[in-house]
Amino acid sequence: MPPVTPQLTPAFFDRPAPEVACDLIGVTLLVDGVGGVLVEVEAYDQQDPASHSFKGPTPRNAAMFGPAGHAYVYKIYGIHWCLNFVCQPGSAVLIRALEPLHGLALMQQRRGGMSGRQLCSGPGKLCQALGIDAAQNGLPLASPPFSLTASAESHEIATGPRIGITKAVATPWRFVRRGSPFLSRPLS
DNA sequence: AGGATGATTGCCT
DNA sequence: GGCAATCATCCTC
Repeated sequence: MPPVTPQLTPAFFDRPAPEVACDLIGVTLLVDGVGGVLVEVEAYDQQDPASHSFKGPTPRNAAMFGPAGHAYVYKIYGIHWCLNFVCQPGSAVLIRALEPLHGLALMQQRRGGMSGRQLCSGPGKLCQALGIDAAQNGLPLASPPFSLTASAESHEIATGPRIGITKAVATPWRFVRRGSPFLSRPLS
């Protein structure tokens, strides 16, 4: 019998980032067993002025030009880590929020005692809760510590403008699970 | 070599 | 709602 929740393969990610982003909603992400169901992601590609890859490869964004299905992790504002899944060359999906389901106690501890929707409702919070930092940059998503499994359940997906950018602000490449209380912000 | 900036968060008013 | 924190990265001189 095939597994009910198949592990995502590199081929899943070797597609345009917006397609991958849409299909990632509802996927379960675990890092060393800690995580939950993705409810908010954003797509970025090389033709996109808001993307780190827009001006071509640099030391920081090197992973975005590496193989699909690997992690791109960077630090923002000198404080917070952000996790991306690399798709076709120069493109990636930013993981912005998930519904915490596994390893709640450890997430709460890492998040300074916060709980519930405060655990993973934003890219920086999510990385803190899941223990993501530079050590995961460039690692393949198909092997430990990562686990990515598709869900059999369907749900309604909504799109809107991306958060926190100053260029290409109208591009509707934010994908969320409609009605989820675990989003970083309501859909505007 | 120097300066502006950022795919954020949390605290303060 | 407004803004400081905090520093690696990248662009410009």
